[in-house]
Amino acid sequence: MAIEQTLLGSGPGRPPGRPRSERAERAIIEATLDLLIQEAGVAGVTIEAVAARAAVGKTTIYRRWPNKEALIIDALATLKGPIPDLAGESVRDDLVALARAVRPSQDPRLDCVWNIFGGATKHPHLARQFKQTVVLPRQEVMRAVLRRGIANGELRPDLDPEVAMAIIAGAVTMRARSLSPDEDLPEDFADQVVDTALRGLSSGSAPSCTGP
Amino acid sequence: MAIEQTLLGSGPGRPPGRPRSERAERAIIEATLDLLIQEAGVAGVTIEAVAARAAVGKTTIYRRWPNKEALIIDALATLKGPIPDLAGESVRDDLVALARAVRPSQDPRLDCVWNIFGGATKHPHLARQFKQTVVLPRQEVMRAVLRRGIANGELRPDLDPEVAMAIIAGAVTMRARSLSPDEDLPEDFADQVVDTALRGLSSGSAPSCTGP
DNA sequence: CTTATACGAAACGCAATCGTATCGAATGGG
DNA sequence: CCCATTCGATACGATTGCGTTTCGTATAAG
Repeated sequence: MAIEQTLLGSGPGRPPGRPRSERAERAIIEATLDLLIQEAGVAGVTIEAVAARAAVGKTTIYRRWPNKEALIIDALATLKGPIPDLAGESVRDDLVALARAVRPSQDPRLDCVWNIFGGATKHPHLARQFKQTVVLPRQEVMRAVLRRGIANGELRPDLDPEVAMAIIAGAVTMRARSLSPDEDLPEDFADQVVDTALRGLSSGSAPSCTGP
Repeated sequence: MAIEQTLLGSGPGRPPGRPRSERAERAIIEATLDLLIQEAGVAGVTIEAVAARAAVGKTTIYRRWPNKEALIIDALATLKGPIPDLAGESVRDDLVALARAVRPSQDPRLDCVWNIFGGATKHPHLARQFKQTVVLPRQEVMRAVLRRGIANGELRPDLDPEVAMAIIAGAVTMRARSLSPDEDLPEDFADQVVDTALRGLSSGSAPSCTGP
């Protein structure tokens, strides 16, 4: 093995013997998330596949986690960040940033939403953990943005933030999976969704702009 | 076995021997869909579980379908209908009807979206079949409604139907799974989504008109 | 009654996966 | 050097699922 051992704690409480490889740990988590997406859900994540992909012995996995579910729970916990810094200039820009964060083509690891939510009835622990670490924090941020917009008059006073969140997050998440595997989401899809949602689908007949 | 044999074709082209049980066929399809939802995806659908739930021998399944994937494809095909009759009175009412159809708490069989879409990379056949029989027809209807609205002035002339569809379908689908298993989608959620999307999130003031 | 097929139940061989155990080598502190 | 622990590799028994086959029974046509 290479000489990339990490020292972790050289402090006093350090246990004797060879320290655990931190590289192995990262590789295992990474491999778990990859498999969770590429294979079809929790059932597709086999310990042996994780070990193979992480170039690690099964022993190394079972020394750290008692079973597959615990491993997946820890792997999901690493998806918590990062939530983008919000400029706070306009509600519109913040919403676009959040919509991009919900599904940036950059971080395909979030695609495991489908498999985690799909297996919610079979694996309630995982679904709860995923909601707690991944979904709720993002919802919290978006809710705050919406509230701010309502407070300062940028958004309708009678707007239901829950409905608005479902619209924005749902549109991006759904559209990304309705495509063929080869096509890709247009770069500015998040912008389009937010702008369309803000303006509304209906023609401005009643209040304002009836078009340029 | 009971005396619920179905005759199918007593006509001339009828092959000799005992005819196949139509009841068994229905039960198998039904059991397959149930498992596809309750268990976590395609991997959770085992032939033996299907046989047990349908009260049928494995032989009876393999006589009809060559393997598991073919069975699931046929099972998904039965999800194609019914698409609700559209009153055609107003675009708004039609959209509400469609939003309800995308996820009526009535037909939880559509919940397998999550498992099929999630397994899209692993089972492209199933994803394609599901899109073909279930997703596309509904999209087609909704697209027609949106086009009509654009044509007759009820909707913005510059509205992108694809974005609008993602907003409505995505909001309903997503929100339904973001809930705890015990809570249920409010009866009028589809109405809220459509009304919010039509009016737009932003307050009716000017800024939206400065866009591109 | 004969023939042909479908039925459910059970057992088969095969492969995959689980979680555990054992091995020799590697890597740390004392 | 010595000891404790981890490393990757490999083998293990147990379980599960696949797809096939066999068996005795049931249900049709002629």
